[in-house]
Amino acid sequence: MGRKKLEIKRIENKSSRQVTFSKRRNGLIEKARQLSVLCDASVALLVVSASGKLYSFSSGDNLVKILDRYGKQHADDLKALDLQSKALSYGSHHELLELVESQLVDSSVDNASVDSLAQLEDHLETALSVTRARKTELMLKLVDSLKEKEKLLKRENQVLASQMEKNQHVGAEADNMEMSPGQISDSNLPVTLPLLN
Amino acid sequence: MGRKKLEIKRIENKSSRQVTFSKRRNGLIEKARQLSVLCDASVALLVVSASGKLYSFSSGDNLVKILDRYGKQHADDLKALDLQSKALSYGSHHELLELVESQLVDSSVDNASVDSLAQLEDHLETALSVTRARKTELMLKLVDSLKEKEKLLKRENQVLASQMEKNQHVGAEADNMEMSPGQISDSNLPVTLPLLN
DNA sequence: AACTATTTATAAGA
DNA sequence: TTCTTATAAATAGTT
Repeated sequence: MGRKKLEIKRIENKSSRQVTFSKRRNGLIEKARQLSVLCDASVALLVVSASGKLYSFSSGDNLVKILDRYGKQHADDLKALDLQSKALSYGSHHELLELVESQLVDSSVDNASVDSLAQLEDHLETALSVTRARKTELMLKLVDSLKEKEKLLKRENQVLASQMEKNQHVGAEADNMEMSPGQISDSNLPVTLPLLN
Repeated sequence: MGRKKLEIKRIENKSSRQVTFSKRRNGLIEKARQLSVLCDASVALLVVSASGKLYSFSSGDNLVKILDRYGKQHADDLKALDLQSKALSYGSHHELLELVESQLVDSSVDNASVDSLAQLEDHLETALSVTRARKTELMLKLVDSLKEKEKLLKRENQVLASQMEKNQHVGAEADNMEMSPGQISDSNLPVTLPLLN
């Protein structure tokens, strides 16, 4: 949309690249603003020039909130993925770790290119994320099972206590009547109790 | 750039707002792509529609990695926060997160140098590590306390069971002898038991 | 999803 | 940089 049609590839001339950057950056930010206003959308835009200067726009001055949503969606995706491959995930996790390990060996054997190191970095980060997610998942499960145990034990206590009270009222004259704790359990406790051992 | 000049304010008609969103969003993303190619710049763009769908563009990997880290850090923080209600203090960790958040906002408001972005990256990584460590610490504490509870409850159960057995042996003829569960606890159970309620 | 009349963005020049 | 202007591109309303 200028005097000539411009091919979309890196502008080699430094000063015209700088001029174009300045113009298009402003245009892009204005477009981002318009979109957010017209369509009631949240928009976050970050532009870093080749020289390292950062320019940005965010609707409603709440970039942090947009990032929050971004992060949450990402987290949800990971959770969904994790659940979806529940049965397979141990395998794929293991495979991922093996892949990373073999890449690690490779990268220390020969001179690794920047690209292959970047790829390794990605795989390492994936492995790290998956491992962390699994750790958290297992700990949460452990916590849940412990809470469940606690609930069952409390119930068992209540049953025992009320049973004692009842016995006290009845007044068991049978001094000779033997009964093991196991038998007590059999007749008076919830069926869930065996799970506690 | 259409049949009529459009005022930049929220489009009230829902369906034309949706259509405009779709068109302009694509346009914006294409412009972002062009800027990054033409001028060798890093560009990250996040658009969240009013209905919550997320669209994004990013050149290269660096910005996205920063955003990813931010998102993951925040997710971990939320989980840790959830555990906080069951556990203890948070002090300096919270301050670190606030520092990072304010730096993040600053860096998107005005022009940030590469150096200051590198500093922000360091702080983000520190916050991430500290958050993860705290999460794990809190979960392990929670697991320990639950196991402790379990132990105490099992002991209480044993005491109750043996008490019942004893009653059975003694053969309490005193039908009129009243004793509440509370009194039973007072005389027979460990002093730690009140913690269980 | 296409079309097209217009508006808008911007490349080149100053 | 900033302004100007010819022209390319985007897009609002329509079909």
